[in-house]
Amino acid sequence: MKIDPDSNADLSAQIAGAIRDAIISGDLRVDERLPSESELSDQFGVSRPTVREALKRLGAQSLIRTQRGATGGAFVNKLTYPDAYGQQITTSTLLLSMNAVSFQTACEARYALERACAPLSTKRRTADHLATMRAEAHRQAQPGLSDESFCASDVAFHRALVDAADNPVLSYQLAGAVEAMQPLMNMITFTARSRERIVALHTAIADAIEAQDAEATDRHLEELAAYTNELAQSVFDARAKQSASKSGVSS
Amino acid sequence: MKIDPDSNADLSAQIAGAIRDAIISGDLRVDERLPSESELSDQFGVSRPTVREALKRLGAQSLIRTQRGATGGAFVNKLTYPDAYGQQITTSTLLLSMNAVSFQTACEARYALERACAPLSTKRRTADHLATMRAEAHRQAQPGLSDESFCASDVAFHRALVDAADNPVLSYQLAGAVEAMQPLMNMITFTARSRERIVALHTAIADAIEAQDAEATDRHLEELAAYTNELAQSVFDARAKQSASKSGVSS
DNA sequence: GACAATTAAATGTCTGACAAATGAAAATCG
DNA sequence: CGATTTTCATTTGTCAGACATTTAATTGTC
Repeated sequence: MKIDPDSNADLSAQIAGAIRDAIISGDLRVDERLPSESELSDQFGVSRPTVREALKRLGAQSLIRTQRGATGGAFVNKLTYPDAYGQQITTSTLLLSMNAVSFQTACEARYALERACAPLSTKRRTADHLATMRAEAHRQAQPGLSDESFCASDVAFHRALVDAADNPVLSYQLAGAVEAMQPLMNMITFTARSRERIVALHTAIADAIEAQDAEATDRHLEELAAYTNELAQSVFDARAKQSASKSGVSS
Repeated sequence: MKIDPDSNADLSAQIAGAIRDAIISGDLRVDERLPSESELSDQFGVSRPTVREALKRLGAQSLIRTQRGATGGAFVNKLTYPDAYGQQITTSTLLLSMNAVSFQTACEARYALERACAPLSTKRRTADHLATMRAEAHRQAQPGLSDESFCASDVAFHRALVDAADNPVLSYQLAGAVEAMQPLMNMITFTARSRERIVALHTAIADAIEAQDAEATDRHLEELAAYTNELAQSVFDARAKQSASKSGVSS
């Protein structure tokens, strides 16, 4: 681990990079304790605050965890699925909100990914996953349900569908699609959508998965994607109309 | 933005969380300048080193960038696709290496995702993407190619396939699958694989995509997945045999 | 008006210190 | 001797103040 004081990068960034590389390469193993902050500052030839800044960077990426006390210190953290989900969702949310992604592009990506899951889900779905999907579809049919709750239930339905594939790596990869894109899409379409239509499609999907009919599952997911795009289009059309009439009045 | 000094969490973590929330919620917009470190330390009632640790956490997630000098400071960073790719790849690599994911699980996830892309790629592929795939397949057929270069070319081939879908969100989502899983899988299978067989499959895939034959593309990708699994199985069998014969000698 | 020197503001880094947590060792008591 | 309590050393968390470095705006000069 060598540090170049003349480099353009911050010392703390260089130190964080060196430790990160050691973790990724396996030189530092899970649950292994790093040297104390004082020792690290000696090793790298920098002050303790600088080392601390480097450690905070790594902590923010869930690469290490710290513990106070006599036997405390910084330990290489095992990156758990929930940790990875969280990062995935945060990154996806920010990426979409900061990059002016068209609705169509996001929707296409989201359903392409979910349809990749579906064949596995139809094959492996358990009673548990089916029960969750049924329960959420049922909840969505309740008349008094708030828009927020409907959206949350929508997410839960799709998460159950994805988890039914019984592949944690796939569930992780789809976390961004389901938990970041779906809410964003809901925010756009919720004014125009017909809950009955969505519940009917969700029920049809659950039926197809229960019957282990991959072809029908795919068809209904495609319908749901098409309906979502249709909704977005009508919302955008309505907005365009409104702004046109506004400018007409003002002129 | 309020901070609770009695909370269990570090002050720097609380401050980082408060600023992160402000960014995600849109209270702080892209390229907006945060108050200076001194002002932040006054606002939150903590010292400057503590504020700095919080800012380093955010910097590690590419949420802010800092600039020195008179008009410098911390700015809300626009999360670019390359940034997001990088995080995705790092997280995926660590998740796989730390969680004892079976080869089968990883391979299944990876090909499910790529096959989700393929129909879009067959529809939208440009001459550019086709040329890249052809060039990489050609490179892979060179006799003197090192294993590292073959692996890198393999990744480049699949990245071109994914990018041909012309959906940046999908490309981002698949970055982990292509750039993290593919190299890991290569590390396991490279001793046993037949380069000819892989080049033939890559060529068949490129042909199918050029012909815009989605069905054939999917079939060849499935073959590639099956062959990869087969290779891994043979490697694992050989390892098991070797360790069995070893223990037989020693007994 | 163009160019050079100065200045102010901000981050980057260091030193030294104290507080708080925590496990281990030592001391004490039954 | 065994169990409990106390002490203590170690480590992270936080603070204060200072100086170095970078950078752009300002000022001064020709």
